[in-house]
Amino acid sequence: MASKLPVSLKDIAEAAGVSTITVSRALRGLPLVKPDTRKQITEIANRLGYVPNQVASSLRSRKTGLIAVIVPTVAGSIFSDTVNSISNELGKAGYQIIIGESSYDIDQEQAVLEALVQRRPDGVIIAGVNHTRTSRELLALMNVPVVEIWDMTDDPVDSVVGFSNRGAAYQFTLALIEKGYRKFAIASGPMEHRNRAQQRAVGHCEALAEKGLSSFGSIVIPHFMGMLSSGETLLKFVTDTSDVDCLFCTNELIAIGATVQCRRAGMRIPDDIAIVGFGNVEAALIIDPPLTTVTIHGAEMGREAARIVFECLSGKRDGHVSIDVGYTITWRGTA
Amino acid sequence: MASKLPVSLKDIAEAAGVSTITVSRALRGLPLVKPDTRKQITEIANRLGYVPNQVASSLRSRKTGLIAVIVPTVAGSIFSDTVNSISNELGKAGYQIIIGESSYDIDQEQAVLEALVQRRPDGVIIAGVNHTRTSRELLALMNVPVVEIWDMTDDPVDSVVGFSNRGAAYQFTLALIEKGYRKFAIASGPMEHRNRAQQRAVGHCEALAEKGLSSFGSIVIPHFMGMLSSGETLLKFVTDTSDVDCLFCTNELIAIGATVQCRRAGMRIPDDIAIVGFGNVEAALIIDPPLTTVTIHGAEMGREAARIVFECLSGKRDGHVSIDVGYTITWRGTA
DNA sequence: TTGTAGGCGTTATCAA
DNA sequence: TTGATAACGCCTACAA
Repeated sequence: MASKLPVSLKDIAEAAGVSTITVSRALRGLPLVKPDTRKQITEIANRLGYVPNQVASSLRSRKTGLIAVIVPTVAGSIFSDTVNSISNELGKAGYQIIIGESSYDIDQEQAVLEALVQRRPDGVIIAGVNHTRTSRELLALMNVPVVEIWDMTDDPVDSVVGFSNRGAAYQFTLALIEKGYRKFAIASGPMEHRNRAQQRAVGHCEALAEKGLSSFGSIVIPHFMGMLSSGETLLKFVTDTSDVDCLFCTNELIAIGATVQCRRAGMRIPDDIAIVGFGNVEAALIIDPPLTTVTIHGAEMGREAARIVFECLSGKRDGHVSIDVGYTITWRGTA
Repeated sequence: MASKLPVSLKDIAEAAGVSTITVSRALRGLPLVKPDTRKQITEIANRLGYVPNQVASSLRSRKTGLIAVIVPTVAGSIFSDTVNSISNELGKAGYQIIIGESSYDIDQEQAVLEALVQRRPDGVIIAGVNHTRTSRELLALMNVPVVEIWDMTDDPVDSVVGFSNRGAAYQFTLALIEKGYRKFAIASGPMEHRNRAQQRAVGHCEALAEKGLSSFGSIVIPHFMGMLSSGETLLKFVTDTSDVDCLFCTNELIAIGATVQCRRAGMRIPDDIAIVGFGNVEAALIIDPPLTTVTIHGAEMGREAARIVFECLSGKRDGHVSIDVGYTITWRGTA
């Protein structure tokens, strides 16, 4: 608070000739204040330009009105639906979110979490179910509602709202095989211990194996590479890998990039090569042909997670909720 | 703080046999603590799982480490570069941002500001230069660095980092006329008193007038309409408006939508109609043809604004800075 | 319906 | 180099 707003409850109390607690009650709309008193107090508060100090309030009441939200990245459109719906949903209830970025790394996630915890959020919503031991301990120690999102697990910290990344990739791959594709290559973001990219790759491979197929190739695209440059890389990859008939991308951005670059290189999609994504972002609709993909219900996950946090905080619920929001295979033009 | 983390400075002080203030100093890395003492304290703090309470610290020190950022919307890609670069830049210095959405409305902006001020941010970065009287008063009252971004003004609240929306539209229009276009129609977001859409429209019309041209039509697209649906509306608009050779869009999303839908309807771009945008977002690069537009330096504005806030807070500077980051006309395929 | 007393956990200030 | 004291602004608990 470099911001020294000069008017406090005490000033209003003095001006109104009542005690600070009466002012506090009046301004918070508690029912035990005489209407006249309240009216007078409200007037004085407005006249003096009073702005409540939520920092002091938070310290005393042990309620910050802050919900920590941790996602891999806020750049790009992947998690923005989720974050927006959390923000909108919790905003209605008077909560504010503070965002941390894990940069797809559980140690970074831990560092971000440690920083956010210092602000004593009333709840935590965190993408992913794989965390460091310290992170899990910290989450438990905080004693606030925690909701993990964007994946499922049998061993949640508290509540979880997600979908099976592995299952989605598995079913999607089966559906693609059903459609006639046989020669798959996979393009993925970096895979680490049980992260979502890995789970998707696993599901994809399981489906291939089940149908007696094997992969024609695989390539990893680093995080934070732009759509177009990953597309160039993938164009080269599919050109160099003979005979692929379907490029299975475990994330939407690289699928879009690949589609754009392959088309610009003169390939016919899906005839020369099919390309599929995973996630469904708005940009998938503006390319030609529009992208066949798995729609992930990011906004819904955010909304449900926010609802759970809110209901736990208002005592309507006890945590330990698991919700599988599923996924939807969305056929468009690229496969 | 539903989050009752059980260990406080006092607990550590007792375990270490020193006073709380010594613990405080040790943990903050202040230079007046004996290395031995510090080492012992650090050890105990780790062992007990101490997490500093920034709420208490903020109350006492009058520093929250929070910077309020207010933008029209965080959905969509328009302001995300700006917000990200603010966040990254301030993050380096240990600040955290809290975001508010004005929804393109100065009364809503005021409401959001009033809510954010209660958290006593150490600084404010706010998109736009047109605010309610109350908002301006509040910003002044807070006595923290304030940076307005995304536009220029002669009468900033404190500092301003932006560019001339009017000037950009004016120059861009002149350049388009130079290129041979004569029959312009304009598509814009809602225009209100001196907002950016209006300034852009004004600049566009000034250029037309200067060259003795007049507009062939205009249409307003409401906020928050998706790219594709605004594109449909615009396709109908240009089909119904005879003879237009260039659709001047004052925002990028509607330009992209229009390009996609016109092309899907079989129009040749730019031969049948040229379409230009304003802003330059990543999606402008993946459509065909890629969009000719004005590149706005959103990340740079964010970076500079963050730098100013930081420098003011560290006493290196006094506020009252004006920076014009300019804009760049980016020729691609649609005009 | 209103008030008194005290404390939330930390840090500024002054003293030793 | 360390400590005692008080205060930041508000709200909980209890009392009247």
